[in-house]
Amino acid sequence: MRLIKHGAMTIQETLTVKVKEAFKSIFNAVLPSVEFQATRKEFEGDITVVVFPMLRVVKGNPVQIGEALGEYLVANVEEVDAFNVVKGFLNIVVSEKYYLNFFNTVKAKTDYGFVEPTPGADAVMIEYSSPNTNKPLHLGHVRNVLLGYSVAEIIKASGKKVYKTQVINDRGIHICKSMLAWKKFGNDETPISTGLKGDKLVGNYYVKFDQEYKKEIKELVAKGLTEEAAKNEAPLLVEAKEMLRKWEAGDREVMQLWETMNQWVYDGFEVTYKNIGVDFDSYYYESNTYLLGKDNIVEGLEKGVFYKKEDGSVWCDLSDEGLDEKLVLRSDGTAVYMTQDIGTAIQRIKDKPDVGGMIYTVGNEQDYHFKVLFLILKKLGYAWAENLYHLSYGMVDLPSGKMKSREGTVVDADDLMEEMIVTSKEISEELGKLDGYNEAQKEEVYKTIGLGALKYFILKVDPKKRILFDPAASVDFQGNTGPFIQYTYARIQAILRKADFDYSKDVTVSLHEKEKEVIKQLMLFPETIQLASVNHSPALIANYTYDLVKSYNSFFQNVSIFGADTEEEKIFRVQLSNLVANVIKSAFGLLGINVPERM
RNA sequence: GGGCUCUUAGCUCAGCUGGAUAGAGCACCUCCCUUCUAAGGAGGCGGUCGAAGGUUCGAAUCCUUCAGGGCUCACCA
Repeated sequence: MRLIKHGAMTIQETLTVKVKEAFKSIFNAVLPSVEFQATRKEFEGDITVVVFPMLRVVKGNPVQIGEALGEYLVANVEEVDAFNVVKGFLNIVVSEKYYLNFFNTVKAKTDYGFVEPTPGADAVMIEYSSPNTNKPLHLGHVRNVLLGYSVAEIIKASGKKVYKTQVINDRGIHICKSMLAWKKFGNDETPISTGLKGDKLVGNYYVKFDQEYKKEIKELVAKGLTEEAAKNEAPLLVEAKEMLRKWEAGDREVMQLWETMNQWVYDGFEVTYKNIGVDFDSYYYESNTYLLGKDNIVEGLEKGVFYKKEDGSVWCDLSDEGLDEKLVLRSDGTAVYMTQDIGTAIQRIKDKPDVGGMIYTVGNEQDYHFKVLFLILKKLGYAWAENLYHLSYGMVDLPSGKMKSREGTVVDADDLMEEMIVTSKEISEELGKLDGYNEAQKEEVYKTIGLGALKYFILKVDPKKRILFDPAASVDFQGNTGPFIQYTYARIQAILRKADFDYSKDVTVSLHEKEKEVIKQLMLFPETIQLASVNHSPALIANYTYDLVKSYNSFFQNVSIFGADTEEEKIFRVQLSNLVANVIKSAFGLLGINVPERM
């Protein structure tokens, strides 16, 4: 159960000390720990002490023990007003003053819940996106990028310095395929001549290559070759391989084409990233890093971490860890994927010496790879290797099954965002609440809502679970969704616009049940950030925000803010609304979601 | 076959260190817009938490076995 917690000394911590003290004085026994949970709604009280575990220390009737502890707490703890015992649960009623004190200390903070970075503390490097430069970004990248960006923001909010980076897969046979297809069939098309986004243009030629390649295979098979042989001998593939060799040899013409086409792709990606709202502090290009790691292999050999087989290949034996042996260098001395990742990790620490840990946002199909990579880095003896985390996430599946780029069953990131924006526009226009806005302002709101829906939809789900994404049914705008939460924010803004009086002063009011619920929920925000940070889970933030909004709406719908009984109450309700809005804004900021002033 | 992982209401998902009668939204049914934005609120319907054992005062949660889905076990990246 989540607990009420804020500031230096929380009610929970206070109670822990006092319950132990009570235990000592009543039973003359030492209680090692106290278990808490939030009191269930159907019982009176705010926080509950579970008596059962105490039976291990002192034998007796849990109800009687609870009663005795309760009486002690009411008599000796200022914040405890009353108590009741149900079975083995000691429900404690916390004083209103405690809630009001809390509220008054945080109500004006716009950075409530955020922790200032500690100077000199280790930074975290987080890698996400990491696309290939032969095709546009798709739905899978969207999940990756949203997760990576959000986790970076969450860690930042929890008090650590963060570097956002990505590895760009800019070399290899797949790139050569696009290049070759463009060269052969492209008629010198450019993004400017076609009006296409650069990544789209290049992606089209990747598809084109595959089509032509398949044609060639068919012809060869018709001539009597086996399927296998045809795949290997098709002229296009042979030529693509030749192109890769030329690239590796630094052939000027090939390099020039490569640079040109990659630049088109980068320009296209930038547009997409900007629309999604994510950014990076640094970029690693595989064309620069693919030769890294070989030195580290030599070093590992000397340390005895690796061993060489007769054919010259180098391996790491992980059988002690319950895994197989893993190749780290080919017999011809060339690097494999693992070699490169070892080298890149080490390089990053050289580039940013204050980094004490790294997070890799990569799909769960690479779980094994990262397990092995982290183990090897530990074996090599790097201190930071203890703080590596694979932010592994499940696939995004479509109702039709898996996305396959070559079969054209991918959901394009740009198209998807556009669709979401169009949908939000339709709904918005129907509701007609943006009448005072000009076209540009309206478009901005549609974008905020459409992207909010998409981002929230993806981020509210536990990263490690697969997501079934139905583009036809699209994403909801009602219930546990981004727009629902944005809507609450927008409504509060309407209240704040109307509240043209000074509502900054502290007031003393008697809390209504619903208001207390909202305050309790607000108290959980700092803890939720910390929890989300250690669990690398934006879903915790998303679901927290939803709970907050639910409890606020329940309050909001049942009371009139400006029609409150007293002036003090009116002020308090505006203050409460204001803080809720601030927390929504902060929380959504951690998810990379904007909030609209109106919608 | 080995390893990892997932399975909670018709659908999409919460459920944090084991705790009280397992929670939301969508869908379906009832109500609530002359009051600060109804993209909202109040309520109803709906679950033997994949199955079976075990540990425990107490299990959706921990352990074992099994079933079903996914991923992975390349001198590919």
